[in-house]
Amino acid sequence: MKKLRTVFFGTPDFAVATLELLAHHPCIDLVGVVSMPDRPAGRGQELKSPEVIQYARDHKLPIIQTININKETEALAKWESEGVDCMVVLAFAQFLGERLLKLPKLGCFNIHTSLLPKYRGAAPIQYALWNGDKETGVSIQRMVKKMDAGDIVHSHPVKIADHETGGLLTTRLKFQAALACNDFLEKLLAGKEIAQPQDEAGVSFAPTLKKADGFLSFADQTVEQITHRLHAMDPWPGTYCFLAGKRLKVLQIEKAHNSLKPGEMKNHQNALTVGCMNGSLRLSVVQLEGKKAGSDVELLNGWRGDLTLTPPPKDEA
RNA sequence: CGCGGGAUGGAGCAGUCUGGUAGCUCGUCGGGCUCAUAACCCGAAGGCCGUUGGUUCAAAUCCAACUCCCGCAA
Repeated sequence: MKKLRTVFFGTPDFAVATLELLAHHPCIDLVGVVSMPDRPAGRGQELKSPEVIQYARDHKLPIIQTININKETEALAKWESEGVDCMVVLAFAQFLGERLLKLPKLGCFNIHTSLLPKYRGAAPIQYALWNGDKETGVSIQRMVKKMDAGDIVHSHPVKIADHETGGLLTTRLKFQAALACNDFLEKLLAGKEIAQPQDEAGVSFAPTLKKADGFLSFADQTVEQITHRLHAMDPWPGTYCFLAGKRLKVLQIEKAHNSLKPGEMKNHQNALTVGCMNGSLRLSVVQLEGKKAGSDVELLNGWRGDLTLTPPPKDEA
């Protein structure tokens, strides 16, 4: 059987499982792996390659790193002259222009981790958790110019567990994405894929999360809203509030039963409790800036001042 | 050299500016009170104050270098 000449676009660790599947697929010939440039990362700001590039390098796959693939005219021309059958895009963080979209014979396919048309955009996994959804999934769509708006060619639902965090769901979907890709490839290779237009009425968006999305405003949120947000933002961007002007990461919470005014914080029987709109929560595992994470008991053992929640500093909107 | 916080009995912290007996809240162990207790009372054990060097009669504290941990940022 003739192999499909395929180009893969992706950047973070999330895309590696699917890349690995493609790299080992007997009917796929990877003729290119495209990713973002190396960037400074972590304390010390050392340059770090995207995980996709690390994998591609280790497996001697042809690599292109660029800030904008649409301007890599040399590569585009090469693909045009040599021929490309399909393109697979997953967590790439760039748009594909007209020239690229029209390039491959079979089309450009984007693997998206929501049940489209819900949650178009960069952070569908987190939004599903944030909204307390019971189900999400993997969709594969035939790419068009408009973001995540193409016809759906494969859909793969995934149940969300009760206390699932962003980290766990991301890991699960990373593998589900690879499996879905495999299932779709079978359909594509057999020429049996069916394209289903998206229902415009059901469209919603999941824009890139900002650090500030992790700020917990207890005073005007319900216990459920805070809980969902905590799960969604774990482990990134993480949830936090400010205790007497110092950043306090909130890592785990549980329901509390003392009555507090919304936004009020109190040491209740050696537990750090805070009032929300419709009840109270215990911040059971927290981390003060510059300190290690620990239980609220540990924080309270050493805490000298008042327990006062403060608004974010000015430079943080 | 991106910005910043930190290292003190098992845990979380104070003490460092203004060198001079190692302190707080817990935990652990023993005893007491109690129908009982994660509650309360009494008592005890447990620290070469991150490392190395310097200053000094004297360093947790001042100076220098180093190691490790963490927050921001990306």
